[in-house]
Amino acid sequence: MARPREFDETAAVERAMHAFWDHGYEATSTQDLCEATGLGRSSVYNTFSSKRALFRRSLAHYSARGLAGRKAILEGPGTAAERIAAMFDALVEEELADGRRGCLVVNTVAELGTPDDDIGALLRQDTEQQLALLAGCVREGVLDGSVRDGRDPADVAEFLLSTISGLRLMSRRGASGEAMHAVADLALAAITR
Amino acid sequence: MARPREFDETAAVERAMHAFWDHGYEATSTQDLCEATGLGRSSVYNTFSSKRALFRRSLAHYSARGLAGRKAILEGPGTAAERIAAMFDALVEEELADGRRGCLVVNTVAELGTPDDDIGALLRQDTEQQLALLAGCVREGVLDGSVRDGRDPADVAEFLLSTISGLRLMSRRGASGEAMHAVADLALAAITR
DNA sequence: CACGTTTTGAACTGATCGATACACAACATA
DNA sequence: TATGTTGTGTATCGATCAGTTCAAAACGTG
Repeated sequence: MARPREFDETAAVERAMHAFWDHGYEATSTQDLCEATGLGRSSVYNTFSSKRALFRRSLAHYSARGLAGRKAILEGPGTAAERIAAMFDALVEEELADGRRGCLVVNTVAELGTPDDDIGALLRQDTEQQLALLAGCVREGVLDGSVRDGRDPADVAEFLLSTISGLRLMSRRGASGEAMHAVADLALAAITR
Repeated sequence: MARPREFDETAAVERAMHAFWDHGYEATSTQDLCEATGLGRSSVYNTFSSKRALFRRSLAHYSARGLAGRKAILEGPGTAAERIAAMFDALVEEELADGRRGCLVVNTVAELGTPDDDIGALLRQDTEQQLALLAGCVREGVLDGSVRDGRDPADVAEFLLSTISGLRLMSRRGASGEAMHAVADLALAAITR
């Protein structure tokens, strides 16, 4: 019983996410967010309360999106090692295609650390979910024989996530696709037999 | 034949560097820099011209400092593998002792990308020097038998630098010392025989 | 001691920051 | 069609941003 929205809220979050992703949290002004989303200031504040709250929504959207994509690969067909290799390939190809933006979570951790608020909680949660996903795949790899045994799967997962972060940073600093593939290949060789 | 400075320029750069290191480029205001250095606005602008120029000085100072420390370890005694292990150990201990600030270069790449100016040039230069240092050590390791042969030393150097960046991010997001040591150990095992 | 040069402190610049106020427009319901 | 509720556009808020101005202070040199 009131005036309806003229815009799609999820689409607005998606556009805001890209603005934050490209320029970082601090360097993205509320004016930038208005232009990116196509909304007026009133609509932005009426819908999302504050810049930080919109960032929180953007981060949550990014996290869910990324986890779903990674889960689709890591729980797909093939041996665990093949799936991990496919994950690395997808990461490199995505970076080369999308303009070397890196990872919003990685960029945010580097810029803000892990603040003691809802943003920090979101960053920690994303990390834990990524680690759980990777550790599960590693355990499957030990069972199917494609991943070397003898290490704690949680440690191997940390190693893989560290490599993923390293690759995102390599991309952001402009490293070549060959160099990134070489790094991924070395990391893969380290955990397979 | 004029009034002398009341402060040490290098010490001011060092304090400014810590301010940028802790809070990032955008989130560090000129007021913050005045308070961190203990200088007035006039002195800051008279000496360093602009916030960005002071950041450039801070980054150059950090880069030189870091490269010298790493060079001391990687060109020290022991086999190449032992020196690389010592480098990882030093990194982890430094992070645990210094409050998980990560690496200023890594943080800057994540926040600003690699801009097409003197800051970007500094970031690229630091990366190239780190890679050259690591690649040299890897080549020595192949000769002394402590590092596995069969890979391009430049690729192995990229892998090591990627791991270093990954560890810096792990630290910044609050990972445990054990997890960081486990990642370093896995990376080391990947390149040694 | 007086002069020339530089540093320093404080006040201040226009611009932009994140956020708000408020009138009006647009709809669902009665 | 009248009413109540919510969305939107414009103007604006005080605060803070990076950076400047300028006069007084502090020295080395003559």
